[in-house]
Amino acid sequence: MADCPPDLALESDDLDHLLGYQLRRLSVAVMADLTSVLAPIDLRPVEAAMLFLIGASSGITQSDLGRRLAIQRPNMAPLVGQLDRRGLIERARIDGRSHGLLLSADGEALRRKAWEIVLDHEDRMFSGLSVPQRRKLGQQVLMLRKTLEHMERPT
Amino acid sequence: MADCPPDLALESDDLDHLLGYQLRRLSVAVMADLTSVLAPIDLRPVEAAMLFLIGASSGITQSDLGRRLAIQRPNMAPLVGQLDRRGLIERARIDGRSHGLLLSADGEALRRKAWEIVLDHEDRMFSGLSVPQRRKLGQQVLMLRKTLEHMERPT
DNA sequence: GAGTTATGCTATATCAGATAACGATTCAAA
DNA sequence: TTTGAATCGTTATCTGATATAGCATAACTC
Repeated sequence: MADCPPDLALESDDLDHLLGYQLRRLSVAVMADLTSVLAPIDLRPVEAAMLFLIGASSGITQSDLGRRLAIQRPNMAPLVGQLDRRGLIERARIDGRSHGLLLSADGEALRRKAWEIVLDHEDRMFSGLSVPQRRKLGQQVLMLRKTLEHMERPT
Repeated sequence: MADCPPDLALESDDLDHLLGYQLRRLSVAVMADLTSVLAPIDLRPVEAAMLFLIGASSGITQSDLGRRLAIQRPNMAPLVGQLDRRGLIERARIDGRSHGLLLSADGEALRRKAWEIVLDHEDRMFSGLSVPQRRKLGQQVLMLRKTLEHMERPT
């Protein structure tokens, strides 16, 4: 790694020192927990994220929502359709081709429940860190992600 | 992404404050990059990880390898089979039911190439952080992951 | 020796994500 | 104002990672 002797690069192949790998394993574990704590209110993490964003940006377009969540249009259709069928959101016509998404009363109620659950979940997940440590970690991760996502593919 | 409207790129919402979500997005971006830089030597991240571990633990059992990588037995079969068919590894009979995995000469050579690529990749991915910051981040992530994985299923 | 457990494996299911293409609509430039 | 490009929502389909069930063999435990 960064701190190992440069000429001995080939012996230190311990996955524990590969930050990218550890990051992935951690995120998988966190997602698994989130999935299970959201299951009781019958929401998957994606759906919860959608409720959060729609709640924060009422009237957001389906495509914009997809862009924010890095979900492609074709994959959005069934997701939005599902929330709609459950009566959690409503679609308000904007123009001939798009409509804005709004939370219904039920949707808003569920959004709040989900938000509580997620906050509690986060608290458990990162209880190994102090609050300042969490904030710093969050900043670093956000910064790294934005840098990376901006470097690569122009969607 | 790079060329999307700035208001969309710079806006921040609650999702930005959810560490778990950010972690996942970052890990997705990192994996995408890793996948693309490993493609030229015709390796997927999993396969590279397998070469690394086999290289570091010659003779490791297929099941043990799976456990280290959190890959289940049924999913290991095609993975190992593929590496074997490419002549990158050899299977040495241990007892009637299991055999140890070893790198062939080709496998060892490819392992080294892959390792160089991965080191370079990591360096690019986390160039936004100083070396001490990376080390600290690595420690925290490793600690969080081990705690989490130990809480849930005791494999 | 009998019962339990482990290994490697096949076949199959599930689920996220990606791609291609279409009709309808809007926008923009000639 | 017309026409070509771009956008929206959508269907259908493909991929690839991961999960489940079950099997034959072999190894441990008592």
